[in-house]
Amino acid sequence: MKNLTKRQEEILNLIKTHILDLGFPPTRADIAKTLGFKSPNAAEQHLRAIEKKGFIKILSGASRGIVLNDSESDQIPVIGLVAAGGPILAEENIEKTIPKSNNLLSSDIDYYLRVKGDSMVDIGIFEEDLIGVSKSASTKIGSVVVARINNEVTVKTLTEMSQNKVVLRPENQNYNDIIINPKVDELAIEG
Amino acid sequence: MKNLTKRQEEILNLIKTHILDLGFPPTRADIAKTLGFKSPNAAEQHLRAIEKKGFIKILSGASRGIVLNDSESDQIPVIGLVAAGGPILAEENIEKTIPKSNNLLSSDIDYYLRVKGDSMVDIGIFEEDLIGVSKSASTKIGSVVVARINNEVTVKTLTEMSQNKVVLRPENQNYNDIIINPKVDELAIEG
DNA sequence: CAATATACTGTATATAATTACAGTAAAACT
DNA sequence: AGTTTTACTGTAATTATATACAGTATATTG
Repeated sequence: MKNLTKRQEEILNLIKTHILDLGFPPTRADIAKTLGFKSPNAAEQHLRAIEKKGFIKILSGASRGIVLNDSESDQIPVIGLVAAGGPILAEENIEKTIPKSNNLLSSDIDYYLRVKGDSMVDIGIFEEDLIGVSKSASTKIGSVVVARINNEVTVKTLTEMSQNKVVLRPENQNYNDIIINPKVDELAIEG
Repeated sequence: MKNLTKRQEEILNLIKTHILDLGFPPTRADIAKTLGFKSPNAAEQHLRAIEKKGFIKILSGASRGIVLNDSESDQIPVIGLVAAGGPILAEENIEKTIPKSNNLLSSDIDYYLRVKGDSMVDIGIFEEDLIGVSKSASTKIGSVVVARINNEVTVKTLTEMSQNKVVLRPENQNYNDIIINPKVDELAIEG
């Protein structure tokens, strides 16, 4: 599947947003209007280009007949060892992607993280396990969080959190609590 | 919100199916065709009736401008004590409904069950807790299942399952395993 | 028993939308 | 250097769609 140009991506996102907002795809005129085109044909030609690259299907004759070929949205990326610095979800960190399995508690999961080390064995998280991480989940005391402390990513239980003190507890008697004060970036929760 | 007639409900379902299948709502002509109407106006009038009852919104001028007012689909029913016999999700059993909270692991949950008794305290399920139940989840050994044994609904861990023997284990040392052979109806899993 | 709701047929029209044809211009590729 | 791709303007025809108006018939409600 070839890559979209900046403009084409912009249009694809516009289509997705329109569907999310209203429940149906935009017309050529809608696209032209929101992007400032003076001819609906500009949108038409972009749609054809996007279709040729495999991201949508245009149903001929049907108004608003744009069907998303959304293979990606049902795939959840698996992250292995994370490179120092930079955003976790950067493309080079993705080990593979696996389809969302409908039966498991998979939705709301943004990515999977492969566990290194045994600091969480007491609550059932073992080495090589995949844990689902939800970026949107709220960061609560007592919940399991994925935290980045100065370029190192760890999975721990959040036991205390205030203005200048954060305590992360490994769930393994052989390890001690990690106490830091928040000059760190920390990330989302949920095991 | 008034109730829909049989025919109106049929049309609403047709709209939902159309959106699920193609990604956008049907036209009046589409509806007329699939239901065998000889005039698109029949569909139009049904749509107006359904709108008046509050189930959809019709955007005037826009083709396929049918917006679902889908309050129900974002609500998960809470089931209390379940009446003997009959399907669990029968209307009379619904205690209340709560909105799907996006941040929690709520999707794929079909309903909540209020826990009676303390047979599962050892794995963190206490009396009056709400547990999310997914009807579609697969029934695996070791998972927590909701089972109905001759008109009684219980929550247990499924530890063994074969042609003529099913073992359900209460997660509390004070209780013993329940062994049955499947002349019982059993239901879905997931705590 | 009259008024209203349900469930349609049938015709017609204005407008919404797709889509073809004819160009222009700059950037990227071969 | 020539061709293809990207990114548009502009016009216009055809078809798709919404939607008004005029009926018919049966069921439900006040």
